[in-house]
Amino acid sequence: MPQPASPPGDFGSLVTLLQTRGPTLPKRLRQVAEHMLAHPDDMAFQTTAQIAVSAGVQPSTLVRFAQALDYAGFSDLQQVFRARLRQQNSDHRARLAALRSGRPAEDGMARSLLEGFVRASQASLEALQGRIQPAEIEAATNLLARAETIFLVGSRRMFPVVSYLAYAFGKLGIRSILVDNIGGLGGEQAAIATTSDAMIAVSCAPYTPQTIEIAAQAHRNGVPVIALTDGPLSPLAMHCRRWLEVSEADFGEFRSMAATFALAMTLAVATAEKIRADA
Amino acid sequence: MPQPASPPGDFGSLVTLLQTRGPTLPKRLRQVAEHMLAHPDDMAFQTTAQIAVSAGVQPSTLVRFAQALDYAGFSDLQQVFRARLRQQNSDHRARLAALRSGRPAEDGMARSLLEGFVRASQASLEALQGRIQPAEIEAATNLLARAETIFLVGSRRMFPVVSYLAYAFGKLGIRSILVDNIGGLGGEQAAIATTSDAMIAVSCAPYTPQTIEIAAQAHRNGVPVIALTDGPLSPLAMHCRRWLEVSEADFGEFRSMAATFALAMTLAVATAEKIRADA
DNA sequence: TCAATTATGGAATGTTTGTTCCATCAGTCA
DNA sequence: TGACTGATGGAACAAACATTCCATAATTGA
Repeated sequence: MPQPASPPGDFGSLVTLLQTRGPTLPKRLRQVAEHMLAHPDDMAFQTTAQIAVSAGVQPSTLVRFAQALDYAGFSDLQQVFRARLRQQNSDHRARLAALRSGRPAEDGMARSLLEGFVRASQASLEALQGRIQPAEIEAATNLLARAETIFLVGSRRMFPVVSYLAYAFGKLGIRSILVDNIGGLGGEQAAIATTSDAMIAVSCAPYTPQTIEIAAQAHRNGVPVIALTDGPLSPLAMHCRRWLEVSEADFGEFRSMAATFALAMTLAVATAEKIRADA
Repeated sequence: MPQPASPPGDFGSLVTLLQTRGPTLPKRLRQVAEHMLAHPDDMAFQTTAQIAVSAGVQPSTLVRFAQALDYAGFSDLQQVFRARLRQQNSDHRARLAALRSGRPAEDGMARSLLEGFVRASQASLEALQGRIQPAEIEAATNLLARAETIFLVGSRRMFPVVSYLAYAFGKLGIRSILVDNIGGLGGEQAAIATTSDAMIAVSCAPYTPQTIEIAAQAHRNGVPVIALTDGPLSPLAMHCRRWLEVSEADFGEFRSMAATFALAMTLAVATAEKIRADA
């Protein structure tokens, strides 16, 4: 025996070890490493024979793999995955208990922040599903499907939404222009829109004046403007062809974006489907 | 053999069964039942011999117990406990997978699309909450809180995330630079980062080569790089100081962004809180 | 291109594991 | 109290298991 050696005892260090040693490993062992990381649950319960089949290797390879990592054998390696599952289970249970008792989880700011944002997102998604009428989406989609080019307008916190829309439309093969206001040229970028185009404008309170202005200008010029905004009294809702309501839940001073993104993606894909159906 | 019999397949029904039949059971079998309910995790992993010792009975008693409950043997009973452990885990995984295969129906397209995106988002959020360890977030936050300037790197579908982070950091009074690759100058924008700065890099498969390259370069230069990516074998996870896992559900050809946004917002606010606490 | 080294597949092996069997024990009804 | 029914402990068993071994294939270095 050359060394007592110190194989990782917890899942985290095992992952780290695999990251560093992975690339240097022989083909089959690398295959095992990838399977392990992709299906950590199976590693905890299944036998060498079962895992070997789903990883596409021989059982003996699993043992060799464990030994290459300085474990005595496969069983020792498996303990790491079992420990991980145990811990996750107790974490999960503790979180549920904390939720049930109403108090916002003692351990650490990170946990309660994450919980807050997750809950805000979930609340927003539920509200969206309950509030939006599919017919409204269909109507907006009709306008978009007819457009030669779709202009995307949104600033500040809403810029991510329109930049994602630009990505999605691009991938769907729909011509779009992201009005990113670079060099302060937002107005000029949008001014080339005509009545045979369309515009998606996104803004919620506190409204960005320039977004409102660009949308209103396009609307006056007869461009079909679809607004994603937070209520009928929004200045954006007043200067557009059609508007869709997204009400996001706040957490702290930040607003969830989940519902707006879900709606935006729906619009994009629905438009693509409609164009395909019309053709 | 009197009956084919139907032993409980899930943990819940097993508990119910034990509650009703428990009092009528012989002494040793009752002893087993109590031990089982008190140490369900052990039941999933340990062998008959080990469990027998800690329950103070013979291994054969465990088999008898299982058979008294209409299981074929101890192994069948053990499956129930194993299923319980992997459930809250693969629960999420299964839901993510189920969504992946679901093609939007033709009729009422808008509704089913919206529903699909909403469900993908919700599944992603749940998976995030179940998987992420708050300690990992804290560790990442520590690096960020120390930074003079935080560089934000992400392209294509991930650009919305970093652009939102730029907005959030700005609002929180934390100095950040959005590496937007304008004019193809991404590398130069990021090259000015030093060891007293930090970087957040976001990329999931299919990875954007430039994002990987920028993050790896910064990492080589000693800049603390926090990666938001989709697995330990991601090229981004291999070239960073710390990485956080976000697994988003797909719907159609588009991926939810909900979990990534929730995590990004958590990072931003947690960093701000930490900075405020240190001051 | 050839030898040396390492990796791999598959059968053989020794151990561990769940299970069964049977003698003994405790409790129950006459 | 004494036969009977069911429960219990512990050893014996057979199946499943991780592991090892060896012949063969692939890879590496000269």
